Amino acid sequence: MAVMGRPRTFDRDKAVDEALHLFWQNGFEATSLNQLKAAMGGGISAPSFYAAFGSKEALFQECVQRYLETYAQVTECLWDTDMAPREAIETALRQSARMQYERGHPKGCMVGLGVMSAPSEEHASVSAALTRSRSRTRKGFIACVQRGIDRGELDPGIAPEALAAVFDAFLMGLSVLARDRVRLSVVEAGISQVMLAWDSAAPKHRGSPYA
Amino acid sequence: MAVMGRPRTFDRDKAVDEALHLFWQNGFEATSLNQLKAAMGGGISAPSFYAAFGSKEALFQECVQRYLETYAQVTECLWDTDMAPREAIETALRQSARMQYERGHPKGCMVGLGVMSAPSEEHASVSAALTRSRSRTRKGFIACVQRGIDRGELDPGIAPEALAAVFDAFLMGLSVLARDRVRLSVVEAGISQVMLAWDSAAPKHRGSPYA
DNA sequence: CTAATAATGTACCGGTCGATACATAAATAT
DNA sequence: ATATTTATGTATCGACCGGTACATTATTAG
Repeated sequence: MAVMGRPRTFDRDKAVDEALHLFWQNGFEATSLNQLKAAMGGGISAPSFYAAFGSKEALFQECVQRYLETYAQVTECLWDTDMAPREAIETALRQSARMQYERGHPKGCMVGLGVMSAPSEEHASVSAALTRSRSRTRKGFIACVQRGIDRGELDPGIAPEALAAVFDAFLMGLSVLARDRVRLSVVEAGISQVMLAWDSAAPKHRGSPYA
Repeated sequence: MAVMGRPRTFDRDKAVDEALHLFWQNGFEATSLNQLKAAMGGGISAPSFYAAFGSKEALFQECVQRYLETYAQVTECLWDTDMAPREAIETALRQSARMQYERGHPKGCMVGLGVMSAPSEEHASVSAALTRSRSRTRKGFIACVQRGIDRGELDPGIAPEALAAVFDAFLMGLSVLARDRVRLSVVEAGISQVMLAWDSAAPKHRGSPYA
């Protein structure tokens, strides 16, 4: 049943998507109210905007939330313990790369690119959710490496955060490559190459004379 | 001999450095004239600013130029053909990582973080120099991998851009890790790990029974 | 019907943005 | 000493920033 009051003349859900695209493309500060209003259902007024979203920052948080629930799910496999850890990492990288290059939305990853959305410490609240997401993905890489060690696929002598940092930094860097129009095929071939860092961290052969 | 006219009351050279720090920290758009003016020699007026630098964008370009001539030199070893290509890449990564974590200036790499300084295609001129620098470093990585192949250190079957993309994306991602306060020691251990991707791309053993 | 609720359109708020006009002050050139 | 050159201080420009006041319109609740 519909609620009381005059009905909205634009699709709020679609409006959030359009706002998400603008924030994704330009960042929080560089996206203006006028841009946001103009992009929503062919243009809405300021009061309509504030009635629907409260404030620019509240809308941004809503967009981040939506991003995390949709596009950012590509890296959720890092937490899937049913998947072999090496496969989880490679899958996360490949799915993220494909997502970042998809047509129909800005290139790159909003979570990674958002590192510049909170310049000073004061405005840290703006991008706190993005920072938290990066931290979580970072822990996901570490957990996969730890699982690899526990399963005997990786040398127990390596530091989990070190190998995880390879995939973490590589993934964060993909956004820059995507924005710079490095071809997806190159990035995908790069993923195959970076996975060799995992393979090189395998334990020494049993009975190796120098182990 | 000094030039004619009333002398400047602030050190223009130091002012560029202070502006560089602000742009590095906040990006082009998020750095305001008031911030820049306030940071220069204890505060200067708007006319003094424009007399000295012309415009905000002109100052930004000057800051980028200075960054490229100083901090960004850490990756110049990629073009040093007297250095073994693997060593050149590892040196570039280690020097850049140390630079990005140095105290006394913002964390991360201005060239990498600047990818968000030009949201739309219209303002591309603002960050064109940064984009060109990334493109140049990218070519440097490719050139090193190509040299590795030519020297027989790498399997000639690999695509140079693919392995180069590993180091390229890794380097670009370091800025995010630095901003996220991932410890330098972790990043440095990560560099050792990512270099294993190079080692894994070595040619098959001569006379290998399965080659 | 009337009351209550909620979104809309018009017009506008104070603040900050980057940038400038204009007169004045401090140096050099002759 | 005077002219020239350049930077300074004060005061301000129009444009845009995020955000609102207020009356109006469209819907539901009773």
